[in-house]
Formats: sequence, C-alpha cells, structure tokens
Amino acid sequence: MNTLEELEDFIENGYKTYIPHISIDCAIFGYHDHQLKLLISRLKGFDRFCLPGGYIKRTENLDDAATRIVEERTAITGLYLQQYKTFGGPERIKWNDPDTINLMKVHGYEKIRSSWLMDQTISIGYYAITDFSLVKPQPDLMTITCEWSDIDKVPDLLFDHNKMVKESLQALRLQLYYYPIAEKLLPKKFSLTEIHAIYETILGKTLDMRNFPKKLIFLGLINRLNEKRNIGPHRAPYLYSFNAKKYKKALEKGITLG
Amino acid sequence: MNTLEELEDFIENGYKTYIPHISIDCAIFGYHDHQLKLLISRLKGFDRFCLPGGYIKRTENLDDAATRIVEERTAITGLYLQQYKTFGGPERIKWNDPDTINLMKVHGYEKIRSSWLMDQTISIGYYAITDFSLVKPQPDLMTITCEWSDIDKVPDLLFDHNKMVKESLQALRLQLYYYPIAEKLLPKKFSLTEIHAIYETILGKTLDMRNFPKKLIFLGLINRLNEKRNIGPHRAPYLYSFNAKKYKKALEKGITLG
DNA sequence: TCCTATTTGGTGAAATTTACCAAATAAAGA
DNA sequence: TCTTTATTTGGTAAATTTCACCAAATAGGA
Repeated sequence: MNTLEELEDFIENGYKTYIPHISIDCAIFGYHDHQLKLLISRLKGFDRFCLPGGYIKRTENLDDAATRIVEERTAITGLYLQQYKTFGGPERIKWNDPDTINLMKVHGYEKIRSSWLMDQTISIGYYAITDFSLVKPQPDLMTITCEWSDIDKVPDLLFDHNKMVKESLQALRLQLYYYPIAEKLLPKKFSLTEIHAIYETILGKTLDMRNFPKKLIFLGLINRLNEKRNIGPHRAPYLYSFNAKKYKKALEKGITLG
Repeated sequence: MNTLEELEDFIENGYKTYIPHISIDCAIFGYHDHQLKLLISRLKGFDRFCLPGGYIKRTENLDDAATRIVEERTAITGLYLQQYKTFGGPERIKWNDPDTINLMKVHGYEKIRSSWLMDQTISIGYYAITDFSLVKPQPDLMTITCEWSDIDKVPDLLFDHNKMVKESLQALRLQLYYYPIAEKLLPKKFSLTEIHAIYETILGKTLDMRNFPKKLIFLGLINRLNEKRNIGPHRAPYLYSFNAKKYKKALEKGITLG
C-alpha cells in the first residue's frame, strides 16, 4: 500500500481481493542483549498503537498471508510466524471507540462507515521472534510509525490487542520449552553466555548459568566448535553452533528445557 | 434447524445472522472402557461424513458459538470445548468435489451455488472429550446421521476434516499432560484402574500401573476415599475423587504427567 | 607477575523416574 | 472352611535427572 489511490481502492474494492470478516494480527517480539521488545505500529487516522495486521487474500493460505502482511507493513522478511489463537466476539471492535471515530473523519465518514472493513471481524493471532538490532522496521503509506516497544512498557493498544500481546507471550514462553526458538536470535556461532541470556530474558526468570547450558549440550542441541571468541581481558568462551539434525528432531518430538 | 423453511431461510438469509466466511468445526472424542471414538455426522446431500460444524452468530463469542453448534447438531450439552487451531487457504473446499456437486443438486443448483455458503471459508477448530456411553447424539434436520466412529477407523471425511482430526488428537494428547482432562470422563468416585485406562487409551501407549496412579496421588490431584467398590471375586479397589483445589491450580500452572 | 572478570569442569546431594516384586484381598468353587 | 484366581496396592532398589554451588582455568590489562 504505497499510493493514496491504492488505499482508496482498498477501502472500496478490497473485499474482492481479500476475504472479509477475517484479519491476521502479528505480535513480533524482538530480542537483543537481555532486552525483549515488541513491534507496534500506528495507522493513519488512529491515535493508539496496534499490532501489525492485515487481511487474507482469497488465493493465500493463512501462514503465507501472515508472512506477507508483516512484510508489507514492516519490511521485515524471513520470520518464522506461528499461529497461536483466534480471537472473535462482538466486543472485539467497539463502534464508539474514539479511534474508530477518528478514522472515519480521515476518509469521509460514510465511505468508511459503510465499507466492508467496518463489519464484524475475527482475527487470527500469529507471533514471531527476531533480533531487533538486525531489523529496521519500515512503515508503509498506511502505517505512520512502526517501532520497538519495551515489553513491559507496551502502551494501551487498539481493540483487544493488549490481550493478544499477553496471550502470544504466554504461547512463546511455552513453545520455548519445546522448540529451540533461540536459533532465530543467534549468529551461526555463539557462546553459552549468549544463549543463556536469551532464555532468561524471554522467560523472565533466572536460569542456573552452569546447569542450563550443560543440558543443552547433553541433549545434543548445540555442538562445541574448536574456536573461541576474544572478549577482552577475560577467559575466551568457546563458540557453539546448533545441531540441525537434533534441532529438527526436537521440532517433531518436543523437548523440555529449564 | 428443524423445519425445511428454516433451512431455506438459512441458505438465503443466513449471512444476516451469521458471520460469513467463518465456520467452526468440532472434533468430539468419546471415551469408554479402553475405547476412543470420534463423533462424525453426515449432512443432507453429502455422501461423506464430516465433523459437526456451523457458523458463528454476529452476537456470539467463539467459545459460545462452538457450544451452541455442538448442541444444535448433536444434542450434546455441557462439553468443555477447547480451541486448538484455525484452518484456511483456497484449497480447503474444492468446487469440483463430488460431494459439493451433490449438495447443489439437492436444493436447486443456482440457489446454493450463488449463496453466501459457497464463498471461501476459514474454519476454527475446537475439540472436546466426553464419555460416549452417557451421550446419545441426536441428529437435527440438516444432519442425517450422527455417530461414534472408532478412532482408528475414521472414514475419508469431507474437505480437510481428516487433517483436523489428526491435529485435534495431537492437541488433546498434549493437553492431557497439562490438564486433568480425565475428570470429564469419570464419575465422582472412581478407581485407580479406571483413571489409568483413560490415560493409556487416549495417549495410545502403556503406562506403568503402579507408578502412574502413585504420581497422581503424590501430586494431590486425586484423593482416596474411605470407600471400596465390589468387583466380584477380586480385591475391592479403593475409590478416589478429584481434588478440586489442586485441579484448578493445575489448570493454571500446568503439570506433567506420564 | 598479579589482578579482574568470566568461562567452564566438576561433584555431591536431592529429587524424580523407572522397573518390578510380593503381600493383601474379595468372592467363587471345592 | 479352605483353596484358588484375579486384581489391587504397598514397597523398594536402581537408574536417571535436577539442583546448588565450588573451584580451576584463562585472557588480557595493569
């Protein structure tokens, strides 16, 4: 969505391309150096922030739609998006919400008010996690800003999006026990301290610095390389890499960490 | 849906009451005496069986809709339905499917073909488990039959419903480790042998007859009563009951069994 | 050479899981 | 009444995993 005409056309004719009544909203978590952040964006005509979201094309499957939506809105590519829950109910979008009224002002009241966009919509929730230092979100025409928010300073969001953030974080934390999600956040070669920090930060609790990496090694999820990293006046840590085979097996079977 | 007029009206005007493009499909598992079954039904005009499903009213939230749909189609009440995944994509419903063509014949081709029901639909998957000996499913007007099928003899179902069965069973088995689902399948007072059989049957694997109940007792999920049951010429087993408090706590925190 | 900060090998205790034996027991049949 | 049979249940020892934490190794700078 990069020109005004495209936007107008979307409001009037979008229902021909997209399936009405159904949207996808994505909670994109960003990790870097002991910090966990969430990507929030603000749409034209809205006062409050929201999660990046959009509609599903009639030719797409759900996972592809989620990937495309994130790419369009934030220019982030290559995310491993995970469906976690679908939200619905008549209370999801409130007609007398100040933001909804605001939106109507921006593009003539009637046009939006009577458009397919304003009908009741259920939303499929997806989440993903990435390294926020490697990713510069780029807002498109419809999105005014698009930024990383500290996870414990997420503002009051539109609709039921705060609930989505809470439930997606729960899902992410649960998944962390079953899938080696950290692979998405680390370079090919990493130290035990780095992977330890990721798990502590995402789970929001301390994990023993000795026992936790030992378990990862014991399970065979990571392999020690014959290589060290220079970290100044301290003992140089060994570097490790993920074991692709065991990783794949863990994805199928599930593993309990922590 | 109990009269023909209601059905005709649903086809023509249903989109005013229900949200189009979105349906709910429920995988209802039934357990009794070492057997696991699945509830399947056959709709008027269709050759193949399918999962009980329906549409969401504009005034309902998703969980309530799932409960109502099961009640309408099968007359089963009081289920604890659990959302597990949403299915979508252009491949879900095939236009040249023999069953779809069959359906069109039943109520004049054009009427159905051009109705809101034939537009692309995503489906929200729910599952539940109940004791199939206590429940007599009652088909409504739209549903011709409604019966329990052995879990390993489920026939070729409509659309992507076989995939739904597979994924809902996976979800159920995973949940079994976190939630004391068996409470729904047992009388207030039960023996260790009974609860042991439920877990073995649902998980499809053997669990040690001594260690498994010991763990349930150790966790405090069940309490021994001062009561035994007469089972003929054998040692009378003690009866047990669920510990509502611990059960509630387990629901929040999650517990690993098995 | 010493100091500092960090990584990592190791260990013993505690807890949990696993495998499995044998005693208890209820009622039917001899 | 005694034995038999099928089942439940108490118990235990070994194996494994988790947990807490110490101390050695080490890299570069002072």
